[in-house]
Amino acid sequence: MANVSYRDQVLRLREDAIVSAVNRLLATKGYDLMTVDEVAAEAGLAKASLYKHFTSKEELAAAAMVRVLERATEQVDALDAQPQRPVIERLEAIVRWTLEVQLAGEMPSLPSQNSRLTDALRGHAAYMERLVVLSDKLGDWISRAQSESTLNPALPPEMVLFTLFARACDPVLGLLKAGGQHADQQIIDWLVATTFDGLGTGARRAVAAPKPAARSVKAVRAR
Amino acid sequence: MANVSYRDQVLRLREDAIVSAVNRLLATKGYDLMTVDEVAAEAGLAKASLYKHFTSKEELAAAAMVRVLERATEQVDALDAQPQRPVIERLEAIVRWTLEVQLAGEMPSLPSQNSRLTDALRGHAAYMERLVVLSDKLGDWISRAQSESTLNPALPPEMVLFTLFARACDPVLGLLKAGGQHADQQIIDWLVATTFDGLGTGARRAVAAPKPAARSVKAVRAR
DNA sequence: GTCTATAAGAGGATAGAC
DNA sequence: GTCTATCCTCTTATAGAC
Repeated sequence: MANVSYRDQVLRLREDAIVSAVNRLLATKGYDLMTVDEVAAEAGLAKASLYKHFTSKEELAAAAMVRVLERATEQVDALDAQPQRPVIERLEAIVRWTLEVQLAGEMPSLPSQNSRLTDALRGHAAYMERLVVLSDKLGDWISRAQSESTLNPALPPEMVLFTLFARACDPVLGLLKAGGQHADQQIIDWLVATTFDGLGTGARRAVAAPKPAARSVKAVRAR
Repeated sequence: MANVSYRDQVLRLREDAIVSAVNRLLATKGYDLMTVDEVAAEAGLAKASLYKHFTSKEELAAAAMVRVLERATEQVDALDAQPQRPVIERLEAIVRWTLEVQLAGEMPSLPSQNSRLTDALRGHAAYMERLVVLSDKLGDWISRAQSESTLNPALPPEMVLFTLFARACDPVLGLLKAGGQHADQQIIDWLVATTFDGLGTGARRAVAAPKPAARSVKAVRAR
């Protein structure tokens, strides 16, 4: 039995190295420019061996996304262990975490346009399950923040959710970092601030404010 | 002479059809998934003929970006013809315009990751010139809005500029539209509102507010 | 300048030995 | 499960006739 466990452990390590390589390549080059040859080279094994672990390039991408979704969920759970902390601060902390991951070059981002990949992911059970779990947890925070009006209650909750996901790969961070004029932490502070407060100063407030949008964020499943 | 002018006109029409095809394909599939074969098919000419007009796939992308930059600049100039209108409203109107273009499936977006393409564009004189012209005009609005505090003066102006560019291809619009739950105009209103006012309600205000950042937006040239 | 045909090469995936 | 070698399709770009 110890033998089996050992083999399993080696297997885990191998696959973890592969997923790490995919993660880094997705973060830097993106899905379309990432080649399976590169993944194999970086993970230190032959391409044919890699295909014994993951049956396609899409599977590789899905594995990397599953891992980052799990890590995000861990972060959410850790923040939920501090129930005295205001919900809006937890949302802020999650955005901050995603930006730090992105700044470290470890946020895998998928092209929202590649329909082949999108379809594959929609049919990927493990990926979809993690996505729903995380979305539900964040959706809970969002509706609580909206009911106490620390988040704008006029926005549909799924829009807030989409925006949080989108900011995790916002190109603004990369552009500011490439400018080389500002400290990393300063950049993150600004991005968090604009996510929740916008570019303006509040002088504009009282724009369109339609019905309170009571629907749950679980509508994501329908997509 | 009339003959030459006619030939020129035919040429212009041909190339305009090509650029329109590129524009639409960049908006839907993105650069990496767009193939030159598709462009040729959609524009209604043979691929080899297309290469007589544009010498590479990168040139095609640059041409589409040049056109959208010129159109954006036209919008800015049109808004500048109404000097009584507050600067912040003009910025809002430009964001609204970019979202409408995106909603119509006509906003060409380039992957911010493809370094080959990025390098080609940086070395593309016509593209860079248009980018600088538009950036300067927007930069003017931005600093004016900041000095009258309708835009947050604590943000570096180039961050505001980057954010405007980024929102023009924000995936949130596509996600909301795919949901099918909201009217197009409603979606745009929400996106404009969150761009300038954020997701929050202002209860968070008074975050980090460092030095006023007096540098001009012209620093973009340095990239 | 337009076409058909093709070169040249990248990249996803597999065969088959060990 | 790991490797080397190979298949095969797709894609950018060009040759060369008209």
